[in-house]
Amino acid sequence: MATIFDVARVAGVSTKTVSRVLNNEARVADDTLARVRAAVADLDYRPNPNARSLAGRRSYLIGLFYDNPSRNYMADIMGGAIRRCQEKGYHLLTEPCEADDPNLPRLMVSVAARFRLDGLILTPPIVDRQDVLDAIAQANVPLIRIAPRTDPARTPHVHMDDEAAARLAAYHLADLGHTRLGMILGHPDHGAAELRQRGFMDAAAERGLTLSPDHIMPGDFSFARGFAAAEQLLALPNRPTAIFAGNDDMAAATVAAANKHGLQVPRDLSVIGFDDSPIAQVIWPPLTTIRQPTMAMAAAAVDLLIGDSDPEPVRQLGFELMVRQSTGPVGG
Amino acid sequence: MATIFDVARVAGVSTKTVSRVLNNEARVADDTLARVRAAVADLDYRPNPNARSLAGRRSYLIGLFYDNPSRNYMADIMGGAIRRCQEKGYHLLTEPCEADDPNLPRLMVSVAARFRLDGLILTPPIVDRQDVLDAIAQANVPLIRIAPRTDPARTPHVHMDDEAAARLAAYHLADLGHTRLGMILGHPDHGAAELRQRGFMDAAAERGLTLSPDHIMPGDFSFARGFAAAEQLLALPNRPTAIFAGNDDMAAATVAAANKHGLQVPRDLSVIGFDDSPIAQVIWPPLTTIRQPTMAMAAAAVDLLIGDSDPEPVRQLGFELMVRQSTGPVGG
DNA sequence: GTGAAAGCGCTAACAA
DNA sequence: TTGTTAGCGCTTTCAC
Repeated sequence: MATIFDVARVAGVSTKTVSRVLNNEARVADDTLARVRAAVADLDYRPNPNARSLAGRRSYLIGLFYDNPSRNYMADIMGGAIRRCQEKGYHLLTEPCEADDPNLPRLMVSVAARFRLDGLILTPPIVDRQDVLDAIAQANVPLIRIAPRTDPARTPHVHMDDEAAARLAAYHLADLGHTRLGMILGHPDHGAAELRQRGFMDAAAERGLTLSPDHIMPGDFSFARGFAAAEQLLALPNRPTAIFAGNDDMAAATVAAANKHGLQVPRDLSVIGFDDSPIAQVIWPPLTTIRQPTMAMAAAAVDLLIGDSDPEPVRQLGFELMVRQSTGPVGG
Repeated sequence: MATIFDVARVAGVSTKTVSRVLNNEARVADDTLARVRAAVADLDYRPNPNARSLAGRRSYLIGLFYDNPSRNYMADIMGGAIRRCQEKGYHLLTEPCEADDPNLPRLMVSVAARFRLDGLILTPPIVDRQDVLDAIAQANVPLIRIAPRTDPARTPHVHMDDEAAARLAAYHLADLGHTRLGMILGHPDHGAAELRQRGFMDAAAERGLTLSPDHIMPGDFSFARGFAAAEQLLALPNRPTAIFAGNDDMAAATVAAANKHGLQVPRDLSVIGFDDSPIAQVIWPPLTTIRQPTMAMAAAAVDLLIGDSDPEPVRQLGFELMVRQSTGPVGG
């Protein structure tokens, strides 16, 4: 393995100059630059990341702390972050943790200090823990939050407009002629759940549609709760002709419940989900749903941390209505 | 942040002695050991991993190279590996890559050398690339393969007995009284696909059941192919009363196809899958399937790499038949 | 059983 | 614009 000394020797310069080139510092003569670059290519030299972070103040390492709420969500987050890191010459350190561990602030600061992490990315739900935020701020570690629900101004963050997305769901259903709308809510502890409810109901009201209280069922984002809620909804004498579920798992559960009760989707019931998780396309009929840009959010978080992009401290990403076959005109 | 010097000073020993304690080397006097341990605890000292791997020959870092074939599978692999690493004081470096990148051998060796990785874990399909294996062997980097299908004796590895698992599926169906069995095969490039087919057919034959050729459909592990295959199977005049799909995605597709054609599962058709992926439990009825211990396999791979366990170079993990509601006695 | 000193490969501060 | 000299915090010789 070639070292920086080898490169310096071949290029006929000092190691510091090589270092300058490596780190894109200004003030390097063009021909020096070229010679160093050539030597690097020649020797297939790659800096040793350990030496780099030991000597310097950066590590090219980003820490992702999470308390795995949903498998698919985390897979998307990690996938998006890892790929972007790779593109930028960074690496991702993934640290599972316990959302209610009282020791979490100390743990995170300690890991950040020892590895000289260039920054931290947090996802829900720990993204909203005040003691964690305090500790990170005090330790002066750069932090990007993904989808924070409290105190958003406190740190740079990445999010999407859940409320506007839910509005879109309501418009879609209204456009199809549905008037008896039902909804299965998300987990009450999850800020997005409330936003989705508000957006959906407001937009429905705009179109002159009000949801009767017994058409609004509590839920918790799980298939099981969604299934039970859907069964109740479908047993109602004036059952809704269209149901908006707070996420795809519950939407899938609604489709399953409809099947079980001999109702055909979308002829007898339209169902719309939220997330565009993999399940949306591995059931029949495939779900109409809102595509949440989870991978893109993680990638944007990396960008913000690296500071390689525009310096906006807040990034709002777009969503998309994926119209598939679980929704259709009222009455088939 | 405390350094090794601080610990040495507090314990009244040299840094080398602290280092000995940290690395569990033999020949440290009991009271010295105790004093050092006390100092470490006192100062809440944690060795700097960068300094450690720069100076020493280990990094406490394990590399996982993968070409994300299936989201759920990789999430399980990563989850299992990360958790076990964390327990053992290691960290996991996750490196997505391209399975057909001709440069892969060089890339992997380079990353391993620069990070001084303590070892590599490979998953299908790159686990079977000969040039990759050659390069890793030549670079003398410890390697554990997960579910290799070619040349298993070549390296230590972790796997499960796909064939025996598939036999179990056949016995289950036979025990329920089914005689007209169908099967949807996995991807032909995937070694496990063949093993599952062989196990299923052999076990069926044992019970005096032979699958008619038109009841064996090719597939590729995808929902879409599975759906098409199931539709063909169900359109047959003497359609099977039970179908074994090569994985859960295709089993879910089979249930969906049955629904679409007005057949009720399991009354009119029993379906059994393979993997016990999350989808198995978010459809209706939930799938009877073989639980594949993916997380445990990844954890075992870490164990083998760290050498912290029994020194067997091959580890075979158990599977489990998860009987749920997609299978039932023939004729309902 | 323990310690002194010399690096690991790089960047930081300061000089030139 | 470039080079010199110290470290970063640890493990490794090789003595004792």
